[in-house]
Amino acid sequence: MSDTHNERATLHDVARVAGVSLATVDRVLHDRGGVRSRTIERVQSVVERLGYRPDPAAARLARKSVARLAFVLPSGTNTFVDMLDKQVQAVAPWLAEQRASAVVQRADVFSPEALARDLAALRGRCDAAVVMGLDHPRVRAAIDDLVTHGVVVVTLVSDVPASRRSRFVGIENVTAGRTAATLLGRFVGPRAGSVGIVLGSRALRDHAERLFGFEQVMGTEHAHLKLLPPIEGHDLSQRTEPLVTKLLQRTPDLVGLYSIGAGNRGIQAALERSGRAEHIVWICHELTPHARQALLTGVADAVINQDAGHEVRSACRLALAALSGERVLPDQERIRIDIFLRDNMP
Amino acid sequence: MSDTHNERATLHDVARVAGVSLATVDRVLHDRGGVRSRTIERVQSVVERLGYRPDPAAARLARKSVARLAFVLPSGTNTFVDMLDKQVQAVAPWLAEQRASAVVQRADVFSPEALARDLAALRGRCDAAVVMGLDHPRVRAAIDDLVTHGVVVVTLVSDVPASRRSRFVGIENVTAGRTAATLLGRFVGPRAGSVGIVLGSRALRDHAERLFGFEQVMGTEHAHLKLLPPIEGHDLSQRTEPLVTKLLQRTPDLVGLYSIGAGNRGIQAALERSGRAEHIVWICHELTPHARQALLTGVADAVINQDAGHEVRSACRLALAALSGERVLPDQERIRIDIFLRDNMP
DNA sequence: CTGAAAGCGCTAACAC
DNA sequence: GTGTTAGCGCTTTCAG
Repeated sequence: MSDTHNERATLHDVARVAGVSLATVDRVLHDRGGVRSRTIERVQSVVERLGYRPDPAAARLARKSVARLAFVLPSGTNTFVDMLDKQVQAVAPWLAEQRASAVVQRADVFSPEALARDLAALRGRCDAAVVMGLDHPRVRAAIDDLVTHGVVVVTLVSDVPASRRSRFVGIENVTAGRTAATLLGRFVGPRAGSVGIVLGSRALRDHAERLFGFEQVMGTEHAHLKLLPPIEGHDLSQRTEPLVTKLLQRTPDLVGLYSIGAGNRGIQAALERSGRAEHIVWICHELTPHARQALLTGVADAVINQDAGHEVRSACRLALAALSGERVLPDQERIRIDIFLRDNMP
Repeated sequence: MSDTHNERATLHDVARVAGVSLATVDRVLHDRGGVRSRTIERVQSVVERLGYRPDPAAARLARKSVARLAFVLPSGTNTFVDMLDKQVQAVAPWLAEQRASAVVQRADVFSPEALARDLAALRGRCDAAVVMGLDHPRVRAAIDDLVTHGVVVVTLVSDVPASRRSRFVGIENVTAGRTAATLLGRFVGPRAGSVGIVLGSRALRDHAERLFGFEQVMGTEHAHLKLLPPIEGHDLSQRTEPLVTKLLQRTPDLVGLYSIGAGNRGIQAALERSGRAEHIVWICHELTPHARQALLTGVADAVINQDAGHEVRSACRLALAALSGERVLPDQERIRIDIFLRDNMP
């Protein structure tokens, strides 16, 4: 007989082989402390040798407490954020089965101070925090502080890579920007002209990264198109609409428009009112009901999307896995850069 | 107090309220028979009233037997099929945790008789079958026969809609064809010319559906392009390569090529040898390593994909859910029509 | 510091 | 036909 058994090793096996009790193995596994370091080593070596993996079903069943997840999402009127919010409500029954619960909190994401304060307030009130926020030293510090106090932090949509968050759930935004550029360039075709860019704020990491990827590909692959300086619309339709209207007026040769962030209703209105929507390739992000409409009417030519449902489920799975040491299937957690045309909308 | 409790109802609760034992409730829930019909009704009404849902974790833990899944995939040298095969191996550890196991069987999918025979042989040898096969009366009958004998059947990639299969896991292929047409039409742009089509066989439902969707959009939206009669390459590179080479020779104005099925290595080779790859927009399906390469070198312009990993996991989840009555999240099981350009490959 | 024992909610054998 | 009971593999008191 070899050391690799056909049957999975159980806690009992580990305890027996290590010559200790179930409770001690459990203490070591969840480092709850109160175990001699020699014992710890012995148990760990047995765990290793037996290739022990806890059975998640059994763990869930036995667990008394529920894991508390807190989602921190931007306040305001962003439709995509509302979709995320709804998806959190939608996973509630599933979470309950996993002995977990989730609440959503809205925070002023454009203000590092406010966000940092809200994050600090989470300490002790949740076991894991899923945060969509801006990449700023204050925010990074707040995240690190949470992690120090044992809270699992997962960043969502927009990463804070320098922080000690355990995971990021979202798309690769540089790649998304490159994808937008390729689509826009190919859709415009051989025509010459200018291309406009609208973003929420350069302080948002996802926006900055998309811009970077977009400019990269436009510069090298579609150099005959002239990139106009980006416009900042703060993700608000009331601000993007007049800005884009002015852009249209002063740029008669506009052939393409890339909208990096939110505020797409304003852009759509401006494009439609100008009567030039047909001749301008417009690419935006996130398949909200409005974007869907714009795609159907032909005002938008492509929408690059990240699946809100997938992101929320993934964030939950990763947070719970980090809390309980469960296995994750990395493949399943990769968020895709979805491209939607009029034809392949779900 | 109302009937809706905060706490989930358990089997115990149902048994107590219905005034029967655990075993009886279990019998009713899994209709194992041997229960008076009056008792059955009473139990069922209590289940309803209490909103009882079995706890999947507890069920999995208690279950002695393992559910046996059998995947039936096409034999031959199709790379995408190999990817599915690998994904089945990859979920094995997860399946083991769910008290389930999976085996892969290869069958001659182009022969209804052979496929039907292989399906019949599955009876009694598995609890659920995941089948990728062609839509043919013989195959349909074989599936129905399995279902009659208590086997859960899930179709994969190519559906057999008239059968009694419990679910289909795959993309909407008409929509996929439409998507291909939109991409091809927009990438070709204002140029005039002919568009070629290569498929495996019209007898494969997914191929027929893609063709339908493609022709639909090409005819209405890109009518200036001339659609050539489709070529059948039986999903084999040895056959597609000479066919496409001939197509290229006799069609000097070829501006686009849509390859609906497999055999893409042959098409790629033909395109490259012709020296006209740059001027022909080529769109194909499934992001295999070769397709990826073709996209990188620019020979392919877009790849429409269905995620093999997602499909396999989804098929497993649906089969297990059908066997155990667990809840499914429909959202999570929707297979997306992925569009890959050079820039957004995973 | 360590161990024993009581469940979690279900399945499945076995009794009546 | 129906009930009783012993686990599944873990977590979590509560005793030492």
